[in-house]
Amino acid sequence: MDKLILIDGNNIIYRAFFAMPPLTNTAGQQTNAVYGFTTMLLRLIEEHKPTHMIVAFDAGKVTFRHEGYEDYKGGRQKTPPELSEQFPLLKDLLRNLGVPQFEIGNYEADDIIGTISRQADEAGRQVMIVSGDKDMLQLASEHTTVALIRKGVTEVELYGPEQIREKYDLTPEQIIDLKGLMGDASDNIPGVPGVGEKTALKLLHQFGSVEGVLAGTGELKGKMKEKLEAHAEDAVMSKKLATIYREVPLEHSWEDMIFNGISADTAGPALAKLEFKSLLERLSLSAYAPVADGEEGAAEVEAATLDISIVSEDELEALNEALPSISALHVESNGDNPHRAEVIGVGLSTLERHYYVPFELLQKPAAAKLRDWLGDEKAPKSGYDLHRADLALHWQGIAFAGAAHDVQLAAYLLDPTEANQNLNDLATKYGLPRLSPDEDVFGKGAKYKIPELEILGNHVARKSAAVLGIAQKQQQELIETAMTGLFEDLEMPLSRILADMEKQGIAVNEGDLKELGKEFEAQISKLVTEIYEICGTEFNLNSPKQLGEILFVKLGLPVVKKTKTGYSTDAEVLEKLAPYHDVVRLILQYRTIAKLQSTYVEGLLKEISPKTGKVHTFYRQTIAATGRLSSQFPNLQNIPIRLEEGRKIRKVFVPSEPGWSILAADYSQIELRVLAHISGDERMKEAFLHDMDIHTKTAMDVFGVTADQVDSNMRRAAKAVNFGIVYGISDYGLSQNLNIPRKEAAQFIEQYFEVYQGVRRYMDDIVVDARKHGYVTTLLERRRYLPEINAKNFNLRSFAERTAMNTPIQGTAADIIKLAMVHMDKALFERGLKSRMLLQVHDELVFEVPEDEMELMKTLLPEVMGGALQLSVPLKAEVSFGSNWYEAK
DNA sequence: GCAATCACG
DNA sequence: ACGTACGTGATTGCG
Repeated sequence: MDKLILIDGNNIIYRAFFAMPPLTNTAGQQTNAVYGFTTMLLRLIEEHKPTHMIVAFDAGKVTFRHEGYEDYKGGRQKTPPELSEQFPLLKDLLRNLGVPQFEIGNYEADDIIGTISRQADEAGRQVMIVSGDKDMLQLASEHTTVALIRKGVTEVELYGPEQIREKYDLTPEQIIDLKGLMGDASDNIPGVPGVGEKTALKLLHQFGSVEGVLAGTGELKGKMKEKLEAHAEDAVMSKKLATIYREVPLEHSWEDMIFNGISADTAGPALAKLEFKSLLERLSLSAYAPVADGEEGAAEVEAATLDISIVSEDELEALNEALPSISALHVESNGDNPHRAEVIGVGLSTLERHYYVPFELLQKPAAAKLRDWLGDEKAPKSGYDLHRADLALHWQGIAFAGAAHDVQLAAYLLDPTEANQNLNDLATKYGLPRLSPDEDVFGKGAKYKIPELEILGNHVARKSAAVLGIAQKQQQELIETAMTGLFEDLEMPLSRILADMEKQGIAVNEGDLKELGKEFEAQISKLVTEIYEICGTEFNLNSPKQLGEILFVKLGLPVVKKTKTGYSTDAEVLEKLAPYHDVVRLILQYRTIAKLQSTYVEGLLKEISPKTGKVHTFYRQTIAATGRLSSQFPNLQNIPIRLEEGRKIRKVFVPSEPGWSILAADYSQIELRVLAHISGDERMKEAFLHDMDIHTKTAMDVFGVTADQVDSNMRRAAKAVNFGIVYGISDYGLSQNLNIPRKEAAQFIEQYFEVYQGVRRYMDDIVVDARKHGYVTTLLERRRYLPEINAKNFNLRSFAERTAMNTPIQGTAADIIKLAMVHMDKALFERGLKSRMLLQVHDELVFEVPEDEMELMKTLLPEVMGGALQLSVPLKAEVSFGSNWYEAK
């Protein structure tokens, strides 16, 4: 008996591409989609032994369907180049496997399949159609079975008219009506808005077809009736779009579809060329295998056998049983701001099996055990960016605890300059099976789109699988680099504390902030009017280009500095120009107020959560190369303080409960104290042991005067030198900062080093050290690599040298405040205090404190901060408090 | 998406 | 002779 298999080529290769990790052959050509397609094909041949077979492909870009509806398939992402490149490989391989391929101008693969299946039907031949597209179900008939692929590409579900009736209680023809009503986002078929599968099925069971439904709207009521009547045309058009065309002018005959089995002498070399060793073995063609290269083959096998299940509600019980052995997870969420993220789903991995749980399922009552496990701190979990996962889940009402190993955080410690490697980067780095890039699966930017469940689930489950392997390798590396303690006892505990602080948020008085905005607005409009009047023209004050034109061309002011693109108009330049023209002062004022308005009033207002009335920043623990935190959405580490106008912004940061106060404590001169400790400079240590004003002391030592002889200018200069020292000093930098000649700056530095010889020795030694090892470390063994320390290019090398001097100082200070945060969190917990840590600003911690804890906190906080780490000089933290952040100064 | 500017430590 | 201070993030304009 003849048996024909019709394969939807485009659909299958597309799914294979996303279901498979991105295998490449030794030539660097990606082959994963071809591999996936071929495994499926071989399985079909083995199981169904077809006598005839074709693979149908879409031809060209425009199909006749576009003529009726130009948005058809408009929502679809562009095919990634890694996939398009594999089409020729597949076509070539199919030829060598002896599988006929059809491609007909202006028709899609499903039209070809529809036409052949109609002809075969009429001739009474047995047909099987293979696709991942449910639309194909409309072609099922007495002789025609539709095999829908699921779970990657190797498993299929067979549908005849009987099975369709069981599942949907519809005939194959009614599948078209179903899609006409519900639409299909991936093909941009609109359907009727608000009608999904359930509603569509109900309507069809009642009325039989789209036409029947539209004629029968009289029997319906409410919203449903309105929607159907309003979108009647859409429904009719959608049905038309969903109908597979079965009258393609085919010139092929039955004989053109004959499949005679795979012939070794063409298939062998073709498979060998693609380096599909496991497939050669399967076909007993190993003789054709290329010279062995163990790794590639191993990766291929591993990738092919990854055991992934996309969990449905009735499979939750099995998952619950596996929970104790699950050690890795990946929470897939969207967007940059985790406080606003939507959770898409969760991948879960044991060593052997991998699961994907869609978020909708996770929310159902049936998933209670899984949610308990997620929130169980005794269930240790590895993951990527667990801090983000924690927040995203939190705002959906799901608790997260038990973070044991965050691979993103570990990767940051292992190399903080290798900015935020994603899971695919890390998998590649450790020689693990690679993942599809997120961009390929989701699209990027405005094109972000969640793919269908099969693709999504495979991708996310592969991520949790990758976490397992990565965590293992990292643990070894952390031991080798002596950072296990830093990781387990500092950074991992801190990530949970940060999440707590962010969830808590800080209250902002919205009314006061808006008031402040009005004041700024009035000042701005006054300044703008004056500036335009003086300049005699209106222009965009915010455009440095237009401003430069006015200042340097129209008003003829001297050009002080240039940027890459034109005149520089920054504050430093404007200060120098101020004596020449009155308008410059006004422009400086405008800049100040406009900055406050746009960034701090408007910017902050946008970030107030409607849910909590607070702002919830997001601290990033894996950004700064020195070990510092950074803060985003909004950045609460750069709220103005230096100028009084801006400092007022701090008044709107208030306690979130009545009767509470803001308590803040900041380290006094932490970086110079750290420098005194690590350099061991006796004179500098002396200054801190006696708790002297370090800048005055420096002025005394450098200028050789007594304390009462130090004037404000001398202190200012000394302060600048101290800053310069911390930054990795250069005479040029200091000369710029103090606005003095370079020679003079060089003299200052020389005098400084004469007195602080221990500091000079440290600066020299640390650079030598960096050259020798290629990295520098902090007191807690945090590491930063400086590959450019040996560069021939003077600039690059100098930069690396300054970094070598600065990073141990800035980084140790970061270590210390992080330690203080962990200790403080513990102290609050153990004493059962209600006070809450809210913010960290590099050397400052901000709390909100109830009245009855104030006295205690005022001593506890500086004690804990001062005692965070034992140095050869005391660490000092100064507290202050008030009814808002401004008052706590 | 980058450059310029400016807020913080 | 070389040409810059160390570490961040947000806003705006512009090609």
